[in-house]
Amino acid sequence: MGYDFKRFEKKWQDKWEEQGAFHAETAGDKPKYFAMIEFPYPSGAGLHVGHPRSYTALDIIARKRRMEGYNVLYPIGWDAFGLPTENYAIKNKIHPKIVTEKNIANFKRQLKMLGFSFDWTREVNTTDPEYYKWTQWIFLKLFEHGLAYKQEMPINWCTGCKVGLSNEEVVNGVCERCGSEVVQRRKSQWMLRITEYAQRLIDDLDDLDFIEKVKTQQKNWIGRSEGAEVTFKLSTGDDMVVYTTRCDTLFGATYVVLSPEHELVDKVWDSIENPEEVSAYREAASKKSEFERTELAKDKTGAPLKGIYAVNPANGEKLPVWISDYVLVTYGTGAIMAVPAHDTRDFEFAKKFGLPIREVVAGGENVQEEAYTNVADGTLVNSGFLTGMTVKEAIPAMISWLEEKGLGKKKVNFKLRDWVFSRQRYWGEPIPLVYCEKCGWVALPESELPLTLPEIDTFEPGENGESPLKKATDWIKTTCPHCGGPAERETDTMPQWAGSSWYFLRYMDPHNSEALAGSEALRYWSPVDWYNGGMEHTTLHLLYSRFWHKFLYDIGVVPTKEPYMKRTSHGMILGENNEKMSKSRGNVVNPDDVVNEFGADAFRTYEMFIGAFDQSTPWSNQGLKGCYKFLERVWNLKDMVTDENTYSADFEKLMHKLIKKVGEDFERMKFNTAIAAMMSAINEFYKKGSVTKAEFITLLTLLNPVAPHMTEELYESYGDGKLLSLKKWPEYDEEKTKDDEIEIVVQVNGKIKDKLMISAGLSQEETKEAALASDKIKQAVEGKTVVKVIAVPGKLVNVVVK
RNA sequence: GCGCCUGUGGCGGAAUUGGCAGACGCGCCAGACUUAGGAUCUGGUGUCCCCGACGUGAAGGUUCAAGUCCUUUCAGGCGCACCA
Repeated sequence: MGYDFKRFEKKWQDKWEEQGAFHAETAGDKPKYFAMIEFPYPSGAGLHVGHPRSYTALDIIARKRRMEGYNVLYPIGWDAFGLPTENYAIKNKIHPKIVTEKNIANFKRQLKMLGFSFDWTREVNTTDPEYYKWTQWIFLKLFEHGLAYKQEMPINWCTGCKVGLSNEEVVNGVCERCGSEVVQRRKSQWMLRITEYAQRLIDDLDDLDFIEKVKTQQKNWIGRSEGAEVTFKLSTGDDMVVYTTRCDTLFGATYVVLSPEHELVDKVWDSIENPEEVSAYREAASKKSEFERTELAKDKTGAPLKGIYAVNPANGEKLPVWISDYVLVTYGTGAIMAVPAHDTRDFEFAKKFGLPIREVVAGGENVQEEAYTNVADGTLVNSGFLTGMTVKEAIPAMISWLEEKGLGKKKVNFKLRDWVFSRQRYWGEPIPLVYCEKCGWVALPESELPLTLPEIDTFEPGENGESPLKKATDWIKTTCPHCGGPAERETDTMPQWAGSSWYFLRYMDPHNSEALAGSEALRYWSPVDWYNGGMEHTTLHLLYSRFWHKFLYDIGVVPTKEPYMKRTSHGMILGENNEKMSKSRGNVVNPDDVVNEFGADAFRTYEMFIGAFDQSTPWSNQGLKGCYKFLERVWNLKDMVTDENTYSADFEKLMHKLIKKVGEDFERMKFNTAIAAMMSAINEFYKKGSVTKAEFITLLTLLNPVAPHMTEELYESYGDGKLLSLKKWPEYDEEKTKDDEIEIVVQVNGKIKDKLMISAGLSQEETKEAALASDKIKQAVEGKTVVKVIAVPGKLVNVVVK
């Protein structure tokens, strides 16, 4: 019978399900292994071919671990709150719950048809009240510990989604999701103090097996910098504190700058001689959108505060005071000392407004022409007691001088801002707090969780961006859990990142009604051993969930300080034209069509063979066919199988090498070369025209994690009625992977002149002798002087002649 | 602007520590089988002035030996982007 995948793919999916083959028990003698992929957002578009790239990769790891005797947890769930569903619901006047259910059903069908070894009994859904009860519970714990606070502050307002965004969601001044312009608005928002964890989020990366790229991106995002705060006395008598990482250049400060929003400007207002000008500048700066601020970054603007000067604490010099929006109110102290000779931004500003430029670090060209910013070498000049020191010596010297005089201190700053946690949207977790005139913000008691979403008719946000929940007036009115008086519920909901910040914990014990997960399950399964997901989540989901997990660790809920031990990332699958797949480009490949035509196994095999796992690569229907053909060749091998239950003399070494290669390559996520090795092996089998039963079964076992259905089907006729998926992973004998005779290359002056078969054990000397005895080499060397002979045993000999 | 990554046949891509460049697959060419082939099997396939030489974006360098290490440079991608 031919390779008719439609006959058996569903059959095996059903068998695995019936036998509970992939159910993970929180018990037993086996070591545990928790493999996890980022759970999908069930969009209306259905599964993208990019999803299975990640899922197949970890399915291979999960299946291999099972065969190696681990108790494996490989779960799946739905990150189902969020804007696309809500927007679809608004447009089509359907409840987002219905839309979500429909989308999940479709995703589930598609994932099941691909034969992943997920434990479907542990499926979670972030929009299920039994799930978000615990999302709310965690929020209440954060609130209780002072890590959630409400603040009126300028937020990133997406004009398209009509919703506040976190800094992480604003990309190039526009909304990450819809691409609409983002403007600044003042709004009262719930905030989470992720900044409190900034240092730990950096430090604890050291012990984790994350790919370097992820570590650096997280570190850069958190943006730690070491510097000093220095106090400048203003002529008004006020203190102006600036933050600098280059306090060594203090003698080169020629002016100081406040951000336009800085409160000190208001404080000294009466002393300003040009209030109209200053006022106009502040007005203009506040109107700039995030987009304008980034796009127009190069052109410096500003206004002087006439009538006011600042005193340089190092030399008593009187310096002009300016305001400019190149100084950010949100970073450091919102005020800087400007050293145009050694900072490019200050240089540009000084040039534009004709402010003096004074060199204090020698080593550059002309600082009147270009700022010299090199920290590595350079000696201080014109700098009082620092003169003659290197930059590296001068920084600590200046800090101790400032600290001694009480004029400044060492200071560490982070770029990371607190997390804007409020969304003025319907399809999210309600924030379980009420506002009481008497008691302020009060937490709901745990017994009232989950606080479910009220049923309302329309889900649009109000024109001014108020939450759709504002319409649920009956729901809003409640009593204060504290004093019993009248109170109102919070109408903002949580961002999509809330539910995904802890879902790995719920997988450990998904049906627990007493806790987010039982402590026994948490102890047993924590942490996630291997987590694969996209690079786009490095500064959002990955950072947020590490923060929540650390908090839960601090309050004794979880047993480990980090959630994920190992993090890898897959590259994107592009369209055949090498562009990102999108409906508008018309280059989308639908997994349903692929499976229908070539089957799940061919789809999985191709996605693993397509290229280096961590690199993006274009889809190719021809390549897919090639993998289908490979599976067909494996299938047709069944007619060449002999009864022998041992490896044949011809293939014994090949089999041991193959087991080693495939196993090692899977671990390194080099799936493409593992599959290539199996292709080579079957090419050999075909050449010989026969294969023993033992050889065939080993091949099927190695291939099973990649193409589980067809290998089960083929194994059925040789097996003992048990599933191949639960068999033992084959072992190899290191000795038997070594060849007795090996080919070495003989070069003369680096050019290959001959290839020799010699026995593997030869020493360096013996290898040399064998090489020099070759006729071809004798010929090539004739009439020349042998200067040197280099021999690498087992590899090559290079004869150097003159 | 800063940081990181990638450049290898017609194409996707191989090449632990510097040690046979182009594994494996696609495509292409030829042969076998066939009424037929967009099926299957077998063989071939980097380039050229083809018993030899040249070849890993470009130019230098280190080395007996460089896709791999160093310097400069070009192209593409990703991240951050006035963070003092």
